[in-house]
Amino acid sequence: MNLSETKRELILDAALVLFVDRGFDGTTVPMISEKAGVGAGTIYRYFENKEALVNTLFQECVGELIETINDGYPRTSDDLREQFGHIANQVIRYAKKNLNALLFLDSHTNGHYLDEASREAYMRLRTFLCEFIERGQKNKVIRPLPADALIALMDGAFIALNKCIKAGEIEETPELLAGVKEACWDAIRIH
Amino acid sequence: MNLSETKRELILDAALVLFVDRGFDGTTVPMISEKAGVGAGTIYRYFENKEALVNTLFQECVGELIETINDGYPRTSDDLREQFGHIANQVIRYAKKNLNALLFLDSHTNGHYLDEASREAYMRLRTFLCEFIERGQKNKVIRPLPADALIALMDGAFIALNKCIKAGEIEETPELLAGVKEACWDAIRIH
Amino acid sequence: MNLSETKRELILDAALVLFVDRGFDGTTVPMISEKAGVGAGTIYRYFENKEALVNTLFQECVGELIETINDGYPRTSDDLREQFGHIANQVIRYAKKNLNALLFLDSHTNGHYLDEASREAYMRLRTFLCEFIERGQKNKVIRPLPADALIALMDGAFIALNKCIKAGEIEETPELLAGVKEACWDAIRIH
Amino acid sequence: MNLSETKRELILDAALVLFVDRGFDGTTVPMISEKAGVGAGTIYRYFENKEALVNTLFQECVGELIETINDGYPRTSDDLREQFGHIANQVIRYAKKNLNALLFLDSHTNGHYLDEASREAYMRLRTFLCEFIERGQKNKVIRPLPADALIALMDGAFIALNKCIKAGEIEETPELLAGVKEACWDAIRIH
DNA sequence: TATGAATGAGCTTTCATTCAT
DNA sequence: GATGAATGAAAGCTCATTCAT
Repeated sequence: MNLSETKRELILDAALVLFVDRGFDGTTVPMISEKAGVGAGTIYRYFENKEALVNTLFQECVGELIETINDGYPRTSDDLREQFGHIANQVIRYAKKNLNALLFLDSHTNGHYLDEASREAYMRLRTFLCEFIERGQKNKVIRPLPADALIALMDGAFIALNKCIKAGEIEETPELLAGVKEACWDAIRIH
Repeated sequence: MNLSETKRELILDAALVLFVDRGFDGTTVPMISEKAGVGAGTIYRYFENKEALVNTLFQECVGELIETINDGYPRTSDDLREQFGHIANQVIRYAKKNLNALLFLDSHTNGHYLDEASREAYMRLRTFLCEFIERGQKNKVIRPLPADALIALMDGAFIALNKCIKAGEIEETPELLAGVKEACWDAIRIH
Repeated sequence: MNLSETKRELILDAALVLFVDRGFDGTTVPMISEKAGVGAGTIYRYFENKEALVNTLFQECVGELIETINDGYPRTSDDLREQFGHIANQVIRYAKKNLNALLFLDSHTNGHYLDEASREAYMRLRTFLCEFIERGQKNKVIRPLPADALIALMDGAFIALNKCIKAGEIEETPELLAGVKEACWDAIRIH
Repeated sequence: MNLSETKRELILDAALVLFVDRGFDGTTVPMISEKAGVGAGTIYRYFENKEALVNTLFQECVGELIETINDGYPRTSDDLREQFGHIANQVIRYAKKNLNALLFLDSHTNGHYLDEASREAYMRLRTFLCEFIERGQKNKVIRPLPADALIALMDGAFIALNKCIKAGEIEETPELLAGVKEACWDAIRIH
């Protein structure tokens, strides 16, 4: 890893935290440069402008999340419960590694500054999850509700859980994670 | 109907839509004044500044939601299922009347521009829901998970559902609403 | 005196006080209307705009001061000491009646908002005083210094004296006034 | 010479001239930036806001005037005439170097925008002059009039004299300066 | 006649972006 | 490559002025 790769990372990391805390429009370039410990002008050596920065960040976060979920995904299995478990485990793993990335994705999916590539990247993630939902619905395992609603339901639970963990309000234990996973599964499956 | 009351409403309505679409920092005062069909200066006759506007909006939305939920709430009942049903029905009713208000609340609860009064108003809503959750947990009816996570789970489902309805992707039917309600209940209750 | 004459006076009186305290540019029309106890729009029934108001005020103040000084002025006398005494007495009388008017004149003579008529009115006052000075210089009674400097010298003394009296720092007594008059006279005369 | 020091000076110099000509409230930031030959935003790199600019300017001008007067002041002398002569000479020297600074101080001492530090700085100057006056009054050399009035008297003379010189109406000669000094002295001393 | 709600031009200020160093 | 001083477009906001009542 060379030095400027490091600088690029510093900028992305600083931006991520600030975007989560204050949103894209509430974050100024000087804020990012200060938190990153680089000059304001340096940001423009790595990103064309502020919008390019947020889009790069978004696409990298989505890409990494998709990769994480895909990693070891039991594609051939027809046990939806098992597939669900894998997805949940990997999302938890992703959050553990970079919680802010998950929060960033959650809160920036509708940003007016997202470009086509970002929207497409996000679509790939969404499509993946929708396909899972629809397969389950075809198999009469998952409720016949809008996929968006079911995804949001799971999403909301994981995000909130992780916020609690981040805020130190609750302790992360295997039982807790298992409980949330079960709650989500109970929410979307047919009883 | 008082005319200036109307103008105040025009501003609040325009701001609500824009805040939902673009966030507080991404919305400019000229945008609001144009959408409201009033002069930019007029906004400052009704609100001290942009922050006061967003806080007024937030507090009014929270207040109305709390009022809606409280309206006819079966307080004395010890049937948690019935109480849950009431809350869900009233949130759905609120969303039907003013979906943007619900989306606005959902996306602005952590804004760096919210003042003490707004945070307190939101706390009242949250406390109400937490008490419901905790009562259920004491009675071994609701899962022993962090209340925040369970609330977010329900929240996420309703918000996403309503977004789908708004976008015209799905049709709002009694069956659909019943399904989401059941999904939420299944997510939080002990099986 | 009819009612609207009264309103016009209320506006001029309020403006006078505010212009003295905060200057022309530091005084807003709403400030004037509030202090005058009239609606903001009413001001525009009596004065074309804010500049017309300050110019009217200026011209009326200058006019009244000139009138006061001229009243009983020993024009034919060749006793400069007596003429000086008369001028000083009348300025004191004017200040006693309307101190703010004197302070207003003193602090607004170079305003960028003064129109031709105001400048001319002020010129008449200045010319009058200059002629007095020059007559005294011709008679070798008054020092051969620039008239402006001598006038400013007297001016400064009277203004400051009156500010002290206004602020309640000192008491206005015949001895005090006599003292200031004498000091001024000693400043400008040849010893 | 430090370049940014230069830019700061450019801004202060431009502001000084405009404040003298049009007052604080009559001077806009774009006016200052244009006269200074810098961008409007640049002003805010050196001064927190317009008020901070005028206060910095005020305090620097007062400080320099106090320093000038103190420079070589015959503190131990009990010859009041000599001390007066020194003060007068130094004020003349100060005015010669930067007439606008003197005019600025004269016209901005009561500004509603002055902060505590500015008022204190001005108080130091005023206290110094008052002490001189009071010493003279104790020694029965200076008239028993309010110090403010006597100071204003001298002030007015010097300011007006310098305005005349600036306007080119009169020529600055040793005789002229000596005359004004003598006039002032005659005004405040007991005969 | 008197009003004050409404306006928009223009103010103060911020901040994404550039560029000389 | 890296910087941060400098910029000016555009933000938030004020206020002289108008006009329907």
